[in-house]
Amino acid sequence: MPRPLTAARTVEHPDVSEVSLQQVMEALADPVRRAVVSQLAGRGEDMTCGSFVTPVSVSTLTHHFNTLREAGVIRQYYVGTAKMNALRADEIEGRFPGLLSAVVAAAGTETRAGTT
Amino acid sequence: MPRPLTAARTVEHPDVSEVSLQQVMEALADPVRRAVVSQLAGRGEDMTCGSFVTPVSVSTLTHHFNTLREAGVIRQYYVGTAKMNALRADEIEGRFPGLLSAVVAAAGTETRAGTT
DNA sequence: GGATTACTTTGATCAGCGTCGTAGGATGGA
DNA sequence: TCCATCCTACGACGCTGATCAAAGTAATCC
Repeated sequence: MPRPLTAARTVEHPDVSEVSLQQVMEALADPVRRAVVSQLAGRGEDMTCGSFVTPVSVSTLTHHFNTLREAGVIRQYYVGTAKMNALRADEIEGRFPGLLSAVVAAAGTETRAGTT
Repeated sequence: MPRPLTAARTVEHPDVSEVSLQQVMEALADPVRRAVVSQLAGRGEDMTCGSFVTPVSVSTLTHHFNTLREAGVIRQYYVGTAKMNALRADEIEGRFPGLLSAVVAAAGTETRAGTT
């Protein structure tokens, strides 16, 4: 029965109104997490956990995704065996105007690597 | 000879072009340092090290000032026995547009305490 | 059902950072 | 000269957080 086509496991997310500036700043202060955010912003579409380019192990990356999710920066959902990641750009923008975009922009000017 | 009216001890400062986003983010990720920056921004004028309101000891505060200075966020100079602190707002703004102002604004919306 | 893919959890390690108290150096005033 | 004020330097300490490997769970595919 192909009823539950997808979506079995669910993921908890905070409301942006519940996240503190401290959480967001801490989340964005880590270079790996900033790389994740940058790639998400640069790509412009949701990405699976496995499709990010980072210098750390998979288990470490899971930890970073958790941190970003708990800080309200990303939204995660399952699609089959894969876990997708979406930037909560608009929501964070509403909570802390200009913050996320400034960080993404700043990261872009420093990296200047191909967002191929 | 009232020549050296002030200025005996000097302080080293990085050029903003030398500071990394990582440094700035780390500097602004600490709540005490953010409080320092907020008070500096809110006051609108340079402040002595001793005039900040924080929950930490003086020696700890010195450490935070060093971190902020090395990140290019503040500029320090001596005036007599006092050490003044100035926000390098414009310079940081040029290096990472919108970042510092967004953080200061965000901190303001959260604190909402009197910057009396 | 069994193998495969995809991510998580656990447990451990290890470095770094924030914190403090105390002692020290520098300036300014009496 | 002596003292008071300001800030810094020096250990020391505890804790958090980033990291990994290995084992575990969950969905998919053949």
